[in-house]
Amino acid sequence: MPNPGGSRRDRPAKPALSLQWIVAETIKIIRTEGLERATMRRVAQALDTGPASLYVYVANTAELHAAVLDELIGATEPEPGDWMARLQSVLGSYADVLFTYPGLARSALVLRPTGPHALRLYDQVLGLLLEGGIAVERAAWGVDLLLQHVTATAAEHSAPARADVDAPPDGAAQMDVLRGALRGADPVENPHVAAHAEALLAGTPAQRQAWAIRALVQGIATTPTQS
Amino acid sequence: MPNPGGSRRDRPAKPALSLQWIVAETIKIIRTEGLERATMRRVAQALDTGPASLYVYVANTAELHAAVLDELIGATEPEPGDWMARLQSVLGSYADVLFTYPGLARSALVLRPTGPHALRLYDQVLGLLLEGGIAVERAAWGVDLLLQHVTATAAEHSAPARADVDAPPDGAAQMDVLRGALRGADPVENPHVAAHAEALLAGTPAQRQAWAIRALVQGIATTPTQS
DNA sequence: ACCTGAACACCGTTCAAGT
DNA sequence: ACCTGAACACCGTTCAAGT
Repeated sequence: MPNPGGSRRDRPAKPALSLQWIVAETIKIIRTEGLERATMRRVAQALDTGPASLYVYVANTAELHAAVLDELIGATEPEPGDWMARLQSVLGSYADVLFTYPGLARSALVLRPTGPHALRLYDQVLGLLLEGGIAVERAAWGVDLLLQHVTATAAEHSAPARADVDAPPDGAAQMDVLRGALRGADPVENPHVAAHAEALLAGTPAQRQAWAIRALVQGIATTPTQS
Repeated sequence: MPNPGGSRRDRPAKPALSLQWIVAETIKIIRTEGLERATMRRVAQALDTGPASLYVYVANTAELHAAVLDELIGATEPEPGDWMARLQSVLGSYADVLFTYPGLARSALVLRPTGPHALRLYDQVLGLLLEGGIAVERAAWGVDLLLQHVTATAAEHSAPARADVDAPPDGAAQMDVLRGALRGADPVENPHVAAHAEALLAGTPAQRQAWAIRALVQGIATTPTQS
C-alpha cells in the first residue's frame, strides 16, 4: 500500500530537476564554499541525486559554470551619469561580480560568456562607447579590450584552486611575491625595474583600475584600426 | 653480492632528482601531451619515481607550473627596430610562448610570474616604454596593462581542460559560439550589438592584437595617473 | 524522456617508513 | 636530507539499467 491518502511523511516530495534549479543550487554552494567546491558531485549531492543526473541538463562542468556566470551577470547595472561615469560603473559592477566569486573570473576568460545577460553587458558597453563619440570600428574592438581587462584583473586577484580550505582566499599572496621580486631586483640585471620599483607598485587597486579604464578608453578613442 | 664489478646491467643508474630535471621533463610532457596531462603523478612517472618525491622540490602543482613558465619565458627576445617595433616584438614573442602552450597562459594570470626570466621581460617592457618618452608613473602602470593583455588574450584562445583528448585543442570553438551569439543578437534587446555585429567580429587576430597594443600604448602615454 | 547506481580512470597531497 | 609506497580524500564522465 504505497502512498496511502495521497501524502507521505517520509520525504518532502522531491521536485523535478531543472537547469534553473541546478544553477541556483550551484550559486549557493559557490557563495558558501567557493567555486572549487562546486563540483558536479557536490552539486548533485545538494540536489539529493547522483552526478549523472546533471548531465541531462549540462554537457560538462564548464557549461554549468557558464550558466552560473550568466546568471550572476544579470546583477550588473550602470549608475546614472555621463557616458564615462556610466561606463566606469557598469564595468565596476561587472568587476564586483567577478571579485565576489573569485575563480569564476578565471573561467570567464576561457568561457567567453554568451548568455543573454552577458550579451546585454556587451551591448551596454558598446552603446556607451558610441555615445562617447568613438568611431564604430574602434568602439567595436574596444568592447573586448575593456571587458577583457576587467576579467583578467579579477582573475589575477583570485587564487589558484587550493587544497587548503582554511587559508585566506587570497591571491594577495601572489601580489606579495611579486612585490618582493620587484623590490629585490638586481640593478645590473634589471636596471629599469630596480630604478622604478616603487613606481611599479604605486597606487591602490582602485586607483590603478580607474586609471586603466581611462587609459583604455583614451587609446580606443584615438587609435585608428588601420595602421 | 650486490653490484659486483662496480656496474650493473639491470638499471641505467638513475641520476638524482633536481628541480631543473623535473622542469625539463615537465616541459617535454606539456609539449607532447598538453598541460592538463602534466600532473604530479604523470611527471613523477616520467621521472621513474612516485609523486611524493616531487614535493621535495616544489610545494605544489602551481609552483611546478610557475617554474616551467619562467623557463619558457627565457626564449623571449625583441627584434631590432625602434622602441615601438621592439615592444611589439617582445610582446609578440611572449604571446608566442603562451599560444604554443595554451593553458599555461591561464596559469600565468594567477601565478604572476616572478622568476628571473619573467623579471627580465618586465624590465625590457618598462625600458622600452621609458625609451618611448612615456612618463615613468604611466610607464610603470602600463607594463602590467600590456603584459596582462597579452596573457589574457592567450588564455582566451586556450580551451578549458578537456576530457576528450582527440578533439581539436581549440578555444576556437568558444570563438564560434561567441560569433553565433553576436550575429543572432535581438535588435530590440541588444540594439548596438545587432547593429554592429560585423564590426565586432571584424579583423584577424593579428590585426586586432597589433591594434590593441597600439591603443594600449597610446592610452598609457596620454593618460595622467591623477584624474 | 528523465533519472540513477555503480564503475572507470583518474587527480593532489600527506605521512610513516626507509636509506 | 632525500626518497618512497601506500593511503586519504577526492575528481569528471560514462553506461547499462530502470521508471
